[in-house]
Amino acid sequence: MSRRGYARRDRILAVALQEFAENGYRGASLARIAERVELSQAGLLHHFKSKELLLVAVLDYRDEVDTQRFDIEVASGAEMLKRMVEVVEYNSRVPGLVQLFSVISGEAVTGDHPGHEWARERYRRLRGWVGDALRKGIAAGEFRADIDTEAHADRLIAMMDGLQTQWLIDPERVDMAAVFRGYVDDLIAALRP
Amino acid sequence: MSRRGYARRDRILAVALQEFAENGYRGASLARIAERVELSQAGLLHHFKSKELLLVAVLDYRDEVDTQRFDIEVASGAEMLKRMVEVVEYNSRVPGLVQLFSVISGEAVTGDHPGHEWARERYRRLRGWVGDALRKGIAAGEFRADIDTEAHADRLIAMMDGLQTQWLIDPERVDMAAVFRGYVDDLIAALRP
DNA sequence: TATAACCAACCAAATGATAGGTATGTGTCC
DNA sequence: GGACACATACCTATCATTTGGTTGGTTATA
Repeated sequence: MSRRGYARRDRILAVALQEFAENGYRGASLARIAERVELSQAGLLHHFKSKELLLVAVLDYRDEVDTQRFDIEVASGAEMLKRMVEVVEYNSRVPGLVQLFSVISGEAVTGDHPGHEWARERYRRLRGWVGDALRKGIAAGEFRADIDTEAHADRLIAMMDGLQTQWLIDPERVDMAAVFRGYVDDLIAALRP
Repeated sequence: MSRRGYARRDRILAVALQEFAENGYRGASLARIAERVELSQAGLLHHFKSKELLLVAVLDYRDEVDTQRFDIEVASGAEMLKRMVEVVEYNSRVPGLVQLFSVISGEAVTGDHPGHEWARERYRRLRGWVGDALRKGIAAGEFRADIDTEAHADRLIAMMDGLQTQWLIDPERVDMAAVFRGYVDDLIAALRP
């Protein structure tokens, strides 16, 4: 792949991200993406062989960036929780990105959706990370030993996602970051030994 | 409208519900719905003038049924919370219905989606109900008076929605009902005066 | 007699994808 | 450096299919 090719791919990914976020997988159109990249639709398909592959490429790309930003290797359980709050606060400043995951996750509950498997693996990974951090917190004596770490991991992720949906649909009425922060604060207090 | 007409409309609503749940608004096709109702596509559009109107009709219809089942007029705050747990338990037995709301809510974060306004109003209504019940609980002395009822309402709804998404995407790994029950149990304990 | 309940035929627009072409580099051997 | 080979990066044109929606009619029902 040439230097120019890489640049194009990046540009395509950026535009496709917006398009998928705004219209979902089904609602997005290759022609419109191509137009915004100043490329013919066939030219676009030269870089990504199909719409499905393009979506997966976008998701993987975003996942990678976010994973780096999230910086999974945290020292302790409480630190992870605070990191999650920071993520939500950051997200409340970039609606576009949040929308991508919300829209695709919503669509992907359908079995035959190209993002289905991706979403499943992503949730498993997230639950793993959060659960591990909580267990680390127990080991460090930060948290009580009798808590259900897996259930708490499920809840933290569900809370993030659920608040995102409400916030995207009605931004003026829902202060996603503040409400999530409240949840985490209460949780930290409740988990203290 | 004739007797036969009413029956048809009901049948259309039922089939359209499944189709929208399985494919979302954008993914659903009037032709396929019509086929399953054993009707021509033009015949279908005789009953509902457009796809958009059909979606709204389905949503309103389901909303009405669910609202009756949910039985909003509860006596107290704790009772409402327990009622919510029952709803989640019921939902975990009817994936199709849950999927409708998840898929449409996901799609509806997009501003121009025909379900956008519907989703916004629905969330406002839900938040109102749950918030009212919590305030009723305070008035009755069930709950502490210093709690943030609106934030708790947001969280309860977010938790329901978020768990639903995870459960729909990975049913074997997520016990939606149990995890939600755990949340509510902890909450009731935390809210006690 | 009027209205509701259909249907066949049709429409323009958009969809993702393919075929087959032409430039434009890019690397390799002399 | 120059010549050749080859892959990359596109393009136009075309494809079959599907989309939601309309028109104009016929049949049944109230």
